Amino acid sequence: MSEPQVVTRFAPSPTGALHIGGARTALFNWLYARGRGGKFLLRIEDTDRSRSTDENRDAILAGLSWLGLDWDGAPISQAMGAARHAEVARQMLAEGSAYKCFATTEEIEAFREAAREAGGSTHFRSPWRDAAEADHPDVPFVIRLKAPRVGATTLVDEVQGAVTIGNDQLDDMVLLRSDGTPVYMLAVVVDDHDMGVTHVIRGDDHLTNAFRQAMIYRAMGWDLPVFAHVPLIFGPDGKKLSKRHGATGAAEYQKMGYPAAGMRNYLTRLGWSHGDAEYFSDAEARDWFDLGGIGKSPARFDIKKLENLCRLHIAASDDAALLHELEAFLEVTGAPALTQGQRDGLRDAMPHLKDRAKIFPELLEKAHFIMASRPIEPDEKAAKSLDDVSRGILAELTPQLQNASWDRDALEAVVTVLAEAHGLGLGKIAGPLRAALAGRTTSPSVFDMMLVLGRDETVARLTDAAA
RNA sequence: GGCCCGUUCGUCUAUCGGUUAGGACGUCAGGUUUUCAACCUGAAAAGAGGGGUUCGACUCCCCUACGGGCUGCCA
Repeated sequence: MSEPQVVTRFAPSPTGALHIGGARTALFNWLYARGRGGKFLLRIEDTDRSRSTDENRDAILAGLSWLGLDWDGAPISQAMGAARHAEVARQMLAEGSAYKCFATTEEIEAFREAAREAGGSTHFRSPWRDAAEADHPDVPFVIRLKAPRVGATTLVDEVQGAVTIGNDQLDDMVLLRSDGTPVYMLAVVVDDHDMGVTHVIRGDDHLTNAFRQAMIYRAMGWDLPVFAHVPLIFGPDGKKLSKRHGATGAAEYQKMGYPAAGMRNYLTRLGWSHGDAEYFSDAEARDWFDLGGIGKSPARFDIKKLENLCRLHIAASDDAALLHELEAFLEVTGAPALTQGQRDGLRDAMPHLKDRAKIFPELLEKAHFIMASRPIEPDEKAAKSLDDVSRGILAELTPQLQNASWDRDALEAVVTVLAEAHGLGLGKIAGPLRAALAGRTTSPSVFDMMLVLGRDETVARLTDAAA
């Protein structure tokens, strides 16, 4: 008998873009399921019609796709399940675990007001909890859960451990509104159950909600899923991550040019650990990820560490895959598409470009010698190394390169010999060479550029610069 | 207010009663170098505070402080 299949889910509400915290929650669920041959489902919690938009929904899906988090099946719309949610509420009503409450919002407000002043619990105690059906008035009503009022409830959370609260902390929450629509707390439970979700991994802002939800599971006789409430991500100042910390949306990082693999690695490691492992592959992450490795305290978002991981991942990426991701980056930023010549050049130069960039714009900066075409316009800094003396040396070097064998050793020999003849270090000649070839002070090694550019283009650029 | 959760270098973290409290990012100092980098070597840097329990606590318990969450006919 094998273990039952693991089913996790990510359930964002489409009231905004995919937040970095949400992205990590999705990642944890994805990692957990994928590492165990399970399923990772997506459910859009769009029951708040006034704040939910299709644009947000699409943006969230796009963000997940960017991060490489693929989900099984079609995304489920929570709003579409309203009838089923109501059905469950009615079943609870029939079975006596819920009741009709005819209290008006004014009455409830007044109750809370009084409770606050008295310093007691503000949980509404409905007078209708045990009312006989014969006494029910013919007015709109909500369906409330009949919560236990004595005793205590303990929930075992995979991250937080065993958590116990007194049942007097639980109130007779509304299940179905007076207009017949289900409330979030009901919808989540019904959907998770119907979708066969075995592990609920989500933000710890839902920890106390889990107790409310557990009441519904129990009333329906359903098995509780495994809960894992993950601490939220904070900004560098230790406050909840928000707009004033800068970018908070996953898509914003994509637009800034962070590679998805680096982001995945960073987000996985943020709040979760596997011994001293810091830098790891997706396969390792899937193998290692477990609920026990999740930390109990909120982690702060550290852009420097993200960048470091991104640099390592770019350097380790397969050239073709990297070029592919670079093109996708160009597309989301609205940059013009690559010409065939540029694509070929980038492909050839990729080994020399990728080991020095944290984000794509940096890689592109180093790739300027490919992106630009003759005549190469040196920028201000590069122009400084193209003085008359330098031009003279370049003019002298050009015919020698023209006749050199076109491999790294030969090229290096030619330049070194010339440098020595002028009593200069290689560095003194590399400056002007770089300026002539790339028009920038930042680029790959001059020899690597020559090899990628080829003899004709190299000679042409040097001739341009020497003129 | 009530209830719940959390607190190890600046940051992410290891440690699951006995360690000179380890690693990584960042920082600083040297080295190397055809630019920017990268790379190499080294350094500074931590158990919130107070009580217990124990031969021995970062680790277990209690209190305090601080941070966070929940307390809706929002999700």
